[in-house]
Amino acid sequence: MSDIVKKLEDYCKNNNIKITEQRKIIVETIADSNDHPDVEQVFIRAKEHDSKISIATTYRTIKLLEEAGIIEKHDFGDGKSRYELVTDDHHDHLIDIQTGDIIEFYDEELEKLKDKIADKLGFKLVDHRLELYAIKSSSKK
Amino acid sequence: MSDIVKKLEDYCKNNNIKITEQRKIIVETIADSNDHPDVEQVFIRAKEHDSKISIATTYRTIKLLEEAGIIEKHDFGDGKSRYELVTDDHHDHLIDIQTGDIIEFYDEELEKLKDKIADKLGFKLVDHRLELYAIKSSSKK
DNA sequence: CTAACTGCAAAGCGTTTGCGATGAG
DNA sequence: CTCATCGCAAACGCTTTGCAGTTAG
Repeated sequence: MSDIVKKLEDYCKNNNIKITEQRKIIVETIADSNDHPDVEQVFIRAKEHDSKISIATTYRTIKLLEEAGIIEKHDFGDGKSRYELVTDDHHDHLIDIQTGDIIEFYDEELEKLKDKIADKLGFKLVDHRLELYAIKSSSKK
Repeated sequence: MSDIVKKLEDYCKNNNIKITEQRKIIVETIADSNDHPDVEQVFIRAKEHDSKISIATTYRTIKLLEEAGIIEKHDFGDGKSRYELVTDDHHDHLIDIQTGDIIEFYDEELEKLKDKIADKLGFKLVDHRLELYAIKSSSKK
């Protein structure tokens, strides 16, 4: 069984939540996506494995997975929430505004700086969000 | 007349758009807000000056002001768009997740770093968004 | 068994839009 | 005058929810 499903099962056992077929399919669907799908995309992909899954269950399961810390939500400004698996390697996103492509990146210096800034303001950083909207350097203006 | 209204009038003249009483009231309302109001808050505050302004006009005017580059939109994750005047001094936002307070800050090092990161990835930075979600350092966990 | 979960359809909520009336230029 | 804009109410798109039937534990 995949690691992700195991993670879900652990969470369910610890929280008196039932582990259902639909839930397994939905986590796996997200785990198998290497883009940043929105709810409808997850729904469509999940239906390939179980055609009778409903959009309501997809929404409910995604909310649950978010609370479980298994997936995280992003909002890239197109009006819908997008999701991806939480992994150990934190990264931020660069959005190519011409193609919509999303490039993940990690910058050590940036991570340190964010903490430093929060600290300077008298806060302790809990979470953050950085998105760079950009165009390819080679692109003609 | 306020600078902001003048800015709006310039934009209108250059774009064959009419400058109406409602539009003036709405820019001024936003200019007078030193928080980051959502559309409904702008609407309510605008109504104090003209009780018959409609929410539709508020939405339409806010969209126009955004296109004019007079105001900018933010999304702090509470499901509604928030707005503030565009000023020369760029800043990012730190959100106190306990109180909802929004602190504006500017960090030179960060600005440089963002450009550098985009450049390293082969992109030219067009826009960006950084939000820090944090709690007061003195707060007990 | 029985509380949690599902699918369905209806409702919720922020936002947009079609319309006939109004008003700026 | 004429076209842009207004207020109203209906529609929209994403998301949530009440309900009656189903299922995991």
